[in-house]
Amino acid sequence: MDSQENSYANQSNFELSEFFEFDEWEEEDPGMVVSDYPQNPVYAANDQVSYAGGSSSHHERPSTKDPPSGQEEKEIKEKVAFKTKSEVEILEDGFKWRKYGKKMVKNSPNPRNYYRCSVEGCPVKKRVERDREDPRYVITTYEGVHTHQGPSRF
DNA sequence: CGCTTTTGACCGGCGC
DNA sequence: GCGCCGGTCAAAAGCG
Repeated sequence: MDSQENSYANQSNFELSEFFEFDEWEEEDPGMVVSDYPQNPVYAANDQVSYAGGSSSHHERPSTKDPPSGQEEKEIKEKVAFKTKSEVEILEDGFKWRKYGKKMVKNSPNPRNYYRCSVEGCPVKKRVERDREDPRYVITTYEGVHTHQGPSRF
């Protein structure tokens, strides 16, 4: 009776290249409004892990909709997924994000939040979702790279 | 006042 | 061809 539910891996598209598990983030409480952001691993990862679905590099989009003329210019989108143990999904990474959508995925009893960089010219998108089997864990997926300099890394 | 946030609706793509 | 899912945008409201 289920056509898609049985395939939990149906979304295999989600190639978590770097599946980080930060369970030693200490028991930071929701009220963690510190002004000094610790060396967020995201920074390092965003700098090191640069690639999305390139590992296999053989599946790519089956669309094959190659533009009739001139295509290239295909900026690879970086996809980095992070699993962080946190009660708040709003993991302050130092950038300003603007929520632009909330959707409920069937594979998860929890809704998925879509964030986008408030800075114009920043094609960076952030996807935040709670773990389906570990609600105390938050999966943050970053897509793209910040083109504008750090927010106020100071 | 500006900006952010929230919900709904809409669209595209893929699958069968 | 239709259905399903995911994803995005739009408008409006609220808040600082």
